[in-house]
Amino acid sequence: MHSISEENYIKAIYHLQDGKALVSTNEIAGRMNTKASSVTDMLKKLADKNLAEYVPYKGAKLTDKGVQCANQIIRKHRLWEVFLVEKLDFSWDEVHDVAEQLEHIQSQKLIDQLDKHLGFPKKDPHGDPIPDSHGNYEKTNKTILSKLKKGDKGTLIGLIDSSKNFLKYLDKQHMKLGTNIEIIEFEEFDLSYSIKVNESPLQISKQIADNLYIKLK
Amino acid sequence: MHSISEENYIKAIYHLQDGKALVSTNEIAGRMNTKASSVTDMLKKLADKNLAEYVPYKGAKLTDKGVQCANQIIRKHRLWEVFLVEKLDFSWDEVHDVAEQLEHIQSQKLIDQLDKHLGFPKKDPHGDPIPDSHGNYEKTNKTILSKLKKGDKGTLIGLIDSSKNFLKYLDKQHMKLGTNIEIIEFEEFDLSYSIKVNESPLQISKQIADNLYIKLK
DNA sequence: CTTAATTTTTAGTCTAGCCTAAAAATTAAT
DNA sequence: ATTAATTTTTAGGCTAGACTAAAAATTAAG
Ligand SMILES: [Mn+2]
Ligand SMILES: [Mn+2]
Ligand SMILES: [Mn+2]
Ligand SMILES: [Mn+2]
Repeated sequence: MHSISEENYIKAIYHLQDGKALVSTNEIAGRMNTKASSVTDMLKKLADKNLAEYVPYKGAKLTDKGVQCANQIIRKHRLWEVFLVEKLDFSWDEVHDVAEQLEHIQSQKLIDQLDKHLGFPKKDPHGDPIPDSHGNYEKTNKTILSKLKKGDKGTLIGLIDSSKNFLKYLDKQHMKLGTNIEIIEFEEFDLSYSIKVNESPLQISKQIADNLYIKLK
Repeated sequence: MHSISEENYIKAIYHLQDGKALVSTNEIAGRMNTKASSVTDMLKKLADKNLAEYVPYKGAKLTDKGVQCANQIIRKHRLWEVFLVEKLDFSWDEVHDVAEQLEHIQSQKLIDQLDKHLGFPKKDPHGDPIPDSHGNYEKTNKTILSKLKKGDKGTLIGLIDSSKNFLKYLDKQHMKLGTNIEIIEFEEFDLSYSIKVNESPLQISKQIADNLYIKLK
């Protein structure tokens, strides 16, 4: 159907276009580690295939067909991540690169059966929602930790940054999805937080607080 | 490491070079549905990478490194086939095309863990042996059915042709791996056989008999 | 409003992998 | 041993997807 390269561009545009009307050429190039000229070429191709709307010098956005396609790729990526963690004992910081390959395998039956085999999971190992075969997914109420106030309590339910280093940091601090979090103190000076992670105290910087999604109790 | 295309050529040469000193350009082209000129190009590339030995106008064979590589691809192919059948309820005639894609996924941990998850299977769904991570595999004693004589008894243990149509034929005749087979009669005229498949009688043509491996009791 | 900085596109190259058509080498047949 | 048929290689082209460098458009600054 679509080449691996096309799929990767679709995915990139999908993730960058968050509310935004158009995603710029440079943004795409930045995320994909390619040059702007390569992006221009591909945007024309995606527009030809009716996967993206491309406005020269302004940027691009996915068409409905493009969004649909993105959702299926993301569905596959996240289902494979669940598989790797649940069935093959990968840790959550090891799955992404392999899922980047597996998400391009073409077989409807494969992904349907994988979904069933995993018990139709709704979230991937990083707390991100898994679209169903129609592209629909559950939106959970969640707040970025750095928006919380002293005394707020909740559970860790998702991450903004899912990089290997951040995931390893969370492991080290015994934070995982579902962990109870309580805001003890906020430090105006450096915007850091004193929190409780399952009853034990921890200091976290603004950068950490900006990347944790909390579901309030 | 190696491109998908290179891997496919390596696999083709491996399967064609069975005892033969050299595999010809045309044989490879035939198996891969490409043209001879494309094969020549690739043979030079494989020779440069020390994966094949290439003798112009004569043909090619894999080097030890090439054989090692082929074994790993075949290992992955067959493990994925087992996964699809055992865990995702694919039938044995549905797995090959998906495995052709999955065999190119690059991750040592993935394949090690998959192997473990499947309980270190020794055979794939078509009775073919699964190489271990060193490229070693069990060679089973087996005889082509068309070599058997009246009265011989055994079990179906493998197939030469594993095409979808042949597999569906076997399903229809209730033959699967492990099925008991007995030679009742051999017809000189058309080289056909009367056999018993788990006690029930069946007529099979020479073409069928030439593609079934039997392990004698 | 004009100039400067930035972004984006165009033009031209490159490589991998494929192809066709022609040339060369090998093998088979007189 | 020639000649004919077959196989294989070479030569040249094509496409996808990347790149660099230059040109053009947009945006920001003065
Ligand atoms: Mn991921
Ligand atoms: Mn994820
Ligand atoms: Mn197969
Ligand atoms: Mn098989």
